[in-house]
Amino acid sequence: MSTATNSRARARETHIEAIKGVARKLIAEKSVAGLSLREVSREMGLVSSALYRYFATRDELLTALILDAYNDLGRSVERADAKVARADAYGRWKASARAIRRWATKNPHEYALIYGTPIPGYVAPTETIDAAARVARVLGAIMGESRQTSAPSGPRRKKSDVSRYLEVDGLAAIMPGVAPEDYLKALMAWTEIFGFLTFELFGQYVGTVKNASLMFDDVVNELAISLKLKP
Amino acid sequence: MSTATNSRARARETHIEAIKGVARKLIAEKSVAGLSLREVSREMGLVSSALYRYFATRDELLTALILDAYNDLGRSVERADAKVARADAYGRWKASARAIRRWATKNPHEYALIYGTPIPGYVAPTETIDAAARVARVLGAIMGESRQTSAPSGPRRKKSDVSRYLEVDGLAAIMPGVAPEDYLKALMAWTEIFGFLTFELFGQYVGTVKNASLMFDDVVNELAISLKLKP
DNA sequence: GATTAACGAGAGCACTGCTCTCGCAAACAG
DNA sequence: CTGTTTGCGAGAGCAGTGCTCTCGTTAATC
Repeated sequence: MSTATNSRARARETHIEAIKGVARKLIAEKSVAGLSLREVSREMGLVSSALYRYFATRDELLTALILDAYNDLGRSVERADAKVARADAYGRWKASARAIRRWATKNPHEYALIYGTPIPGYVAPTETIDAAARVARVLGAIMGESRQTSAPSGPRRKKSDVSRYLEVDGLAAIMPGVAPEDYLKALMAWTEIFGFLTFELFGQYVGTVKNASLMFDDVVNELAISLKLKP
Repeated sequence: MSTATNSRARARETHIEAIKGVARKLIAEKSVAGLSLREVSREMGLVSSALYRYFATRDELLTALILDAYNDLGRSVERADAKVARADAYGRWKASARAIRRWATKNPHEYALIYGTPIPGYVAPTETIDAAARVARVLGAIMGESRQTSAPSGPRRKKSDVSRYLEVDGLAAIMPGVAPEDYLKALMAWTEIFGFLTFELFGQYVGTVKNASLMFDDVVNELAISLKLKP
């Protein structure tokens, strides 16, 4: 009984995956603006209305692609991090950051999909937020598990209370083991990495940076120092 | 003779300005994807084909809007910087950074236009690059003119040669007075500011940051320390 | 074997960017 | 003042879009 049902459901799943695959191909070729449901249907030998059995709207297709992109990126980073000895915080940091950049440069259009201008109805369903947190969680874990012998960082200037502007509960879940007074630097590092990639991929570095790959390594290194991840 | 010609040219200029104004309004209401030449023409009591006398294509209109946005932002930052005593590098830094954020939060759609996903034919004509450099020039001037008593920063670890990956000539023009070994930190600060705004405006901070304005001030402060701009 | 549900096809609606032709009127040259 | 050029708006039209609705067909369920 369930086998029959499964054959149906599985066929549907296959079709959905095929549609997303064609959509990804078209986006890679003609950017997100060039994605048209009619062209997807044409490419699949279907009539356009048939696609609406699977995606009620164009934005729904895009949302599915966004979710996939987040998870694909997250998976890549998790794997890169897993390959390095757990105690080697600096190595994990470098590997993860590089994995992010590698994914981004290999999939620039998917990167734009998730880190570029949001689509009009920019409702971020919790599903999306979770997927987006995957990368952040990896970076958070690295920082949290690094037994930073950081004595209370000496006579630093008065730390402003980050709970004024941060969701400390949410952050504690993403990067357990990190002291709240380090949240700001952590978020800044996260922002720097993706700000870099956004600038690189969106052409903002034209005229100032001639080898983004080399620069990225130095940036990642500086961030590691700032985060006290360097051995 | 020229007066007559000017009346023509001036009328044309006025029309172009009116078109851009309506386009800006529509973008603010329905985001860039919702901008349609036909709606602009409708709003102006014209027929759609008439608009093509002024902008040969939709992208051309968008390019004009992008240029305006860059210059508007640049002007805002230049003014904010000019209001602070030249010798007060830290004050100038804070004022300029805040001006950037104020402009961005007041004009989120224009911000997305210039710092979001590039439009398909993402040819960045030199005109655009120049306008884009206006903001960078202000920040560069602040750093360059700050007589940082920075002794060779002591026994720092070996500086990698930034000329491997940076366009040192272009950078020297943007931030004269800044030592090449400080270029990296300068670019990182620039990236951090816009990465922050991109994350804030594009919803990436949802769930982690609850008051971006407060956080921004702290970020700007940290950057000032890193850039040795703090008195 | 009868019923229900999923599906693809096809026509159609309202909309888009863009092209082309046609008259009108302002600017110019003699 | 006359004739010509040039810029302009109107209108029709083309190809394309997202999306809706109806209608047979086919596959799963009872």
